Amino acid sequence: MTDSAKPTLLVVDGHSLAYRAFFALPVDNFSTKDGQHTNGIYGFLSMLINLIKAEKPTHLAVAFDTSRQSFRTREYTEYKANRSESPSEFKGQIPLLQDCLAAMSIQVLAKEDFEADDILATLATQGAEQGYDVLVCSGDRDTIQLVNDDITLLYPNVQGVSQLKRYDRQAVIDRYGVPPEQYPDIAALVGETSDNLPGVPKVGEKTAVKWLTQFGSLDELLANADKVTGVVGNNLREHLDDVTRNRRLNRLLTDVELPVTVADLEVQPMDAQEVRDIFARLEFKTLIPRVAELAGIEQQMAAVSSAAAQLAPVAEQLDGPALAAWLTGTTGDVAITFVVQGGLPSRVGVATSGAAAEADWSAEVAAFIAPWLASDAPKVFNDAKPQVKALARAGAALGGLAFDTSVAGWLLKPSFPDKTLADLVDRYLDEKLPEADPTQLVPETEGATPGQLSWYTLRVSEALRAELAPSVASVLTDIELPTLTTLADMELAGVSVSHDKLSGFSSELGARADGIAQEAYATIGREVNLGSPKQLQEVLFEELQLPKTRKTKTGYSTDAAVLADLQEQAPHPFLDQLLQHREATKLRQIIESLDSAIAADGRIRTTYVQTGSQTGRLSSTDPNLQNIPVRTEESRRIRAAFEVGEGYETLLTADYSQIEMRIMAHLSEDPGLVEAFNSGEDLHRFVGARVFAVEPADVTSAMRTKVKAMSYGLVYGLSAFGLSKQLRIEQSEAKQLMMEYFARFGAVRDYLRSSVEQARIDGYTETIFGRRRPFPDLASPNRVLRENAERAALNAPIQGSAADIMKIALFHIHDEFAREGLGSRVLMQIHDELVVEVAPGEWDAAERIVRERMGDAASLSVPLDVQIGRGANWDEAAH
DNA sequence: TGAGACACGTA
DNA sequence: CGTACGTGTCTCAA
Repeated sequence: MTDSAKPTLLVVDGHSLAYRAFFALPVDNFSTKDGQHTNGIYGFLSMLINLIKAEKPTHLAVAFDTSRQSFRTREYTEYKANRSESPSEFKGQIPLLQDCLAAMSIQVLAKEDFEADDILATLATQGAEQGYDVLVCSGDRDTIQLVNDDITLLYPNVQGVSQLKRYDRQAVIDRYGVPPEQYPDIAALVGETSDNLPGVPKVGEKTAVKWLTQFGSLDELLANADKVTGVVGNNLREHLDDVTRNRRLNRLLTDVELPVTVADLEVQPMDAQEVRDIFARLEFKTLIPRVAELAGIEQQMAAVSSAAAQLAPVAEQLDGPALAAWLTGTTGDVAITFVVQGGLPSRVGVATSGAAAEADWSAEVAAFIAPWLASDAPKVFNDAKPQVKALARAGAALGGLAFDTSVAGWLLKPSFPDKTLADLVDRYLDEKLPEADPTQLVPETEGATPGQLSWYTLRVSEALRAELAPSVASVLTDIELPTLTTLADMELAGVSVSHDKLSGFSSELGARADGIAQEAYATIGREVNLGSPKQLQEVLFEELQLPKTRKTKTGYSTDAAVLADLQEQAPHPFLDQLLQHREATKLRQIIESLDSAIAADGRIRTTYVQTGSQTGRLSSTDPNLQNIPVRTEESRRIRAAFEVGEGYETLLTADYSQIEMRIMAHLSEDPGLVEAFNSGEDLHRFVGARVFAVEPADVTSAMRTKVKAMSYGLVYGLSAFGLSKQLRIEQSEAKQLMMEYFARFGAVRDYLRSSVEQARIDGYTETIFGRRRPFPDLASPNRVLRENAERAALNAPIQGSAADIMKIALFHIHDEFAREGLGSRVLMQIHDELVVEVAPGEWDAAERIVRERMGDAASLSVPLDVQIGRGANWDEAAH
C-alpha cells in the first residue's frame, strides 16, 4: 500500500500494454458489429480500471510512442528493426484507445522522437523528486532501472495484462540479483532480442550478475575485460562495443521536455456522457458500470471544486385563472409539459427561466389557458408529439410550437439513440434530472414535477440553440416542427384496415405453410424447425451435403439469395419448399401483426418516429406501416386490406418518381442526367441509350435492367463487385458498365467524390436544406470503418434531401387541407409516397393540392414528377 | 428475461 | 464488397 499522506502518481505505457492485451485476448471475441477490433482497447482499459481502483492515484498519465522512429533508431538503425509489422487487427486500436482515455479525462502524452518509456522515466523522476509515490506501469523491462524507494514498477506477467507484478527495490534484487540501477548493465551484457540489441554470446543473467558482483560496476568490468577467463571472456572482449551501445540505448531519458508538469496530471472528473458515448460505440457494455463506479469516486473527489447544479424552482400550484394570468404575464419562450395519461393530459407545468407553475388538467384549466395555448406565444416542448396528440384529443388547439428539445437534440446528433429529457439534461447541462426510483415503493428521491420538467426543458433548449448551426436551426423551425404537428394528426387519424380480408388470407396462408412444411419434412425424411437457421444449416450442409455458402458469424447463410444460388448450382426440392414456406409464414406473420393492431374503430394507428433515423427520414413503429409488402401479386392482397374509411370517398396515393436520382441530377448538375429528366423520356431508357450508344427505342430490357441497377446502386456507393453480384454478371463486365456509365455521366462521379471529400473536411454531410449528419469515421485509420462511413456519407445528402422534400410536401398538404377547410387528410407516409383519405366531393381539390405541393416542395434543376392514383383501397389506388 | 444473430419486409 | 429503417423467431446466457 502506498502512503496515504503522499500523493500518488501513476504513469502507464499505453502502447506496450495495449499490445500485450491484444495478444492476450482473442480478437474474434472483441469486435464491434461494424468490424472494428477492440481487444487491445478493452484489455488495456480493463487493466487500467482495476489499477485505478486498487491504487487510487491522485495523478495519472498514459504515454504513447508516436511512431517506430526515435532518437534511438537514428543512433542505431537496427534498433527494434527486427520487430514485425503489427497485425492489421491492432491498427486503429491505439487512436480509439486514446479517444477513450480523453473521454475519461486522462492525460495522454506522446512526443515525437521519444519513446513512451522516456516520458514515463521523466515523469517518474520528477514525481519522485517532488515527493510523490510513483507507480510506473509498463511492459518494457527497461523501466526496471527506474525503481527506487519512491518508484515502484508494475509489470505484466506472461499471461497478459490482467495481473501485474509489483517490483519495488527489494523485489528487483530478489528477481534479478542486482539493484534496479544496475539492471540496465545486465541487460546490456545479455542483450535484448525484442529490441534487436545483441549481447555477449553465451552470457545470460547469471553470468552477468556474477561479473557485476565481482567487478562492482559495468565500467569496471569493461575496463578489466582481459581478466575474465574462458570462452565467455573472449566473447566479452569481442563484443565490448555492443555492450556499451546497448547500455547507451537502454538508458531511459529523464529530462524529456513535456508540455505538462506532474501537478498538471491531477486526476480530473470524467464526463460520464462522453465515456458512455465512446464505450457504447465500441460496444463495451460491461466496462460502463465499472468506469461509472470509478467516476463516482472521482466525482466525490471533485465535488468540492465543481459548481453546484442549479436548483429547480418549486412550482407554484395554480388554478385556471391564476395559470392563465401567469402565462399572459410572460414574454419570450415558455416551456410547457403535459403529463399524458391514457392519451389525455392529466397535469400541465410551465416555466420561464426564473419561475415555474403547474396545475391539474381540468375543463376549467383548459378553458382558461386555451387562448394562450392556441396563440403564437412561443412554446418550448420536450418530445411534443404525444403531448400535441393528447391536447388534440382533449379538444385543445396548439399554436406557437417554437422548439422541441428532443427533435433539436436529434438534429444536432442523429446518432445519439436516447433523447429523453434526462439524457439531454445530462448531456447539455451536465446535471442530473431528478427522477423517482421506480423500483422503490416509496422513492427516496422525488421526481421532478411538470413545472420543474418544463424548467429543465427550457434550459436544455437554450443550450441546444447555442449549438445549432443556423442551417440546422432552420431545418428545425421550417421543416421538423411543422412536420411534427402533421404527424400528430396522421397518427390520430390512423388508417382503416379490413379485418375480414386479413383473417381470411391468414388462415389460407397458414394452411399452405403447414402443407409445404409436411412436404419439406417428407423430402428430407425428418421434421425440423424450418424457422431455425441453425437446424437448417445442419440439414442443408451436413445431411444434404449442399455446397457451403456465404459465411455468417455463426456458420453459413441460408437467406433467400443464397438459397436461390444453391438451387442453380445443386438443385434440390427442399430448397424450393423452404423458400415457399418462408414466404408463406412471413406473409402470415405480417398479416397477424397488422390484424392484432386494428383498433375497435377498425383503424390502425402507427407511431411515426421523427427522431429515429440518421438521415432525416421518418420511421414507423407499432406497427411499422412503411414496410407493408408490395412486390408480389399475392402480397398486394395485404395492401388491398387498407381501405378508405367510413365517411370518406376514396384513397389517393401520390409518389415521387425517382426522387433520389433527380436529387442526384440536381446536386451533380450532370448535363446528361438533367437532360434525361427534362426530356420526358423514361429515365432508364434514356440512360441506357447513352451508356450503350443506341437509340432510346433500341434499348433492350436487359440493358435497361443493367443501367437501372447501376443508377440506383450509385446512390448507395455500390462497387463493381456488388453490381456484378446483383446483376449476376462477371465483375469485369460490371466494371466495364461502370466505366461506360461514368464516361457519359462524369459529373455524377465527380459530385460523389467531392461530396465525400467535403464531408471528410467538414466532418459532416449536409442536405439541400441544411440538415447535417456527422461522420467522424471518415477519418478513421480502420479501412472497414472508413469505407462504411464513405458509403453512408455518399448516400446521406441524397436520402436526406429526399426526406426533407417529402416532409415539406407533407405539411404543406396538411396545412392547405386545413386552410381550405377540407375534410380530406393525409394518413400515411412511406418515404416517397403519401396515402390520403379523400372526403366526399373533394377529389379534385385534394388531387390538385397534393400534386402541386409535392411538385413545388423544392425547386431543383429538374422537375419533381408526382404520380397519383385513386382507389377504394391502397392496392387499387397504386395503379 | 434479454441480447444477439438471422432473415426479410419497405423506400 | 449497397444506403436507410422495424419486426419476428430462434438461440444462448444470465
